[in-house]
Amino acid sequence: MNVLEKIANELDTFSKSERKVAEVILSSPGTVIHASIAALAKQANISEPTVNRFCRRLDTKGYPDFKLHLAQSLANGTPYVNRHVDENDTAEEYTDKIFESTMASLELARKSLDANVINRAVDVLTQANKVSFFGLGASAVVAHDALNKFFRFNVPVVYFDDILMQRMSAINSRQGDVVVVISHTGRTKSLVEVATLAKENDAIVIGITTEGSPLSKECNIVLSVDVAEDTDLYMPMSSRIAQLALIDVLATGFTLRRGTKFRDNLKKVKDSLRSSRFERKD
Amino acid sequence: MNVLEKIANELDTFSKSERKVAEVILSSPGTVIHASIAALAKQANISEPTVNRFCRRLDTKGYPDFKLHLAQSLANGTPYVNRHVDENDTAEEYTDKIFESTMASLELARKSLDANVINRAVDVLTQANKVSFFGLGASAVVAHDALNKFFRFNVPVVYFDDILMQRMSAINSRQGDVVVVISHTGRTKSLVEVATLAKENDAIVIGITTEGSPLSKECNIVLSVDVAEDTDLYMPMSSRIAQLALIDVLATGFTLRRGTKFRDNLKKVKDSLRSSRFERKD
DNA sequence: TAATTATGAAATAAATTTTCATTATTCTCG
DNA sequence: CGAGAATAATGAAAATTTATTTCATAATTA
Repeated sequence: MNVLEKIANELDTFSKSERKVAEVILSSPGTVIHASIAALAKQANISEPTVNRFCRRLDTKGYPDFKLHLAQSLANGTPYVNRHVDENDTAEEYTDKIFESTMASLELARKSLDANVINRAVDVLTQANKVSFFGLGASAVVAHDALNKFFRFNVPVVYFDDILMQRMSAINSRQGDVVVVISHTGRTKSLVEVATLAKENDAIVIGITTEGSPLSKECNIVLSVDVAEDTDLYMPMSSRIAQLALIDVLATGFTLRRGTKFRDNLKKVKDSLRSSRFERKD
Repeated sequence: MNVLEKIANELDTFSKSERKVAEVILSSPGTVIHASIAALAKQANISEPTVNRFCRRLDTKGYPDFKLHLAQSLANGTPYVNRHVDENDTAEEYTDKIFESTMASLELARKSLDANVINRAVDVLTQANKVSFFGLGASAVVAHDALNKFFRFNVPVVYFDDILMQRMSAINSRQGDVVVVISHTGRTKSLVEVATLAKENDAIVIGITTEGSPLSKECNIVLSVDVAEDTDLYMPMSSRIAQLALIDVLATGFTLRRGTKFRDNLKKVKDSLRSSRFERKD
């Protein structure tokens, strides 16, 4: 955890003087990283040793080390603050803003992912008899991409972006099947129903959605991808990119789990595409 | 710019001794942030004042300040280092690596994009009678996503991921039509042919591909997205995410060009989806 | 009221920066 | 081309700044 968050969290376990330091730090961390221990002590109206003790309490080696950690916390928090696209932006400006907020979303999404859950999802996927990916709208794109990835693994895999096909497929699922339902909001009625149907038919349901959404409640495993959707001009942007990165993670976990021999197989699939391409001349 | 990059950039403007320091820092920045100036000087076999001068040369106040900057560079994800997924990585490790290299690719892609070309592409798109998106494999996903975005704009737009349909559609195109052909390598034969056909039938062809590829030579406008595809375990990963971000950029440019009234329209599309959703309770 | 804990003044220790003399490098002109 | 002046680079040691420890006192709790 980052030091700033830690300070905020443990605020009530501090002593009176320590809390004074904490407050000064929280109110302007950017200043603190350039201040000496004496300066900070003075600003908080307490003595230098108290600041030092405060630093150690936070599992840092001392004041300089604490400043290092603080600097890193700041670096993680500040880089890409919300940069909204503006009416009068030039192409260069809005391009930069979109790329930056996409990167910021990925950063956020990464933090929100739980490695244990990913592990379980990979477990389940590697053992599946059949894998289905369902999504609608922007999430259909993600499901489509997942199909592209997993089809190379030589596992029975299907993808539907049509409500009726999804329903039929869900109803026909059985024990050993895995159904991955993708929906950023987790509120799309028909997808929630599909998840329920699949679960009722003994499939394992993995949801790529927001924690606590109606969809998440129907899933056996919930991969929650948090992103701030504020760049969106009424269109899903960041969320689907974070979801795609998650698909990459699952696919990677899958191949790692399957071992080396399996990866030779992937190479074969790739080589088989060669004849449809123009040769590279370099 | 971050200090690490700066050191790497200015490596040849340094004096002999300064370069020694630089090399030590670049080889293990993580250690340096915990070392004293004396320790670093010793490791680089130079004197302490030299380290100090080195720090000031990089526009920092002195050694402690330099360490702060260095710590922040490191916190930002060490973009320049390639973090390959390893056989024995834990879920947490490969997740981090994938997200990080995805972000690094986006950074790279952004730098490779030319705002003028984007502007021209947006121009052409806003004036199109009909827009078609073609891609195969991983790029089909990108085309699919583009369809999702552009369909909201109330412009005739189609998407095909089937070779025959693409050919037929290309042959039927006419002046005023825009065909967007997506292929990371730009070497997929059938797509190059589709681009040629479309151009022969007076459509404007926009290529989202690599500069200098066979496909790029058939296009009127080339949006080149450079990414280092080295994370890929025989699967396209970063490239398609960069392409998707580019689609976001084009879609954003499109809406900005169309003005405010047009955006009200987008809101309507979004509202029309509401009834298919579970209401949010908060 | 005793025991415990928190705090700060002063002393000590550590680290950084400055000063200045020495050494290396570059440039100039015979 | 090379001697020597000018300039730049470097490090030893001193000075300064900064951080830490020690220990006595004050506040809090039992």
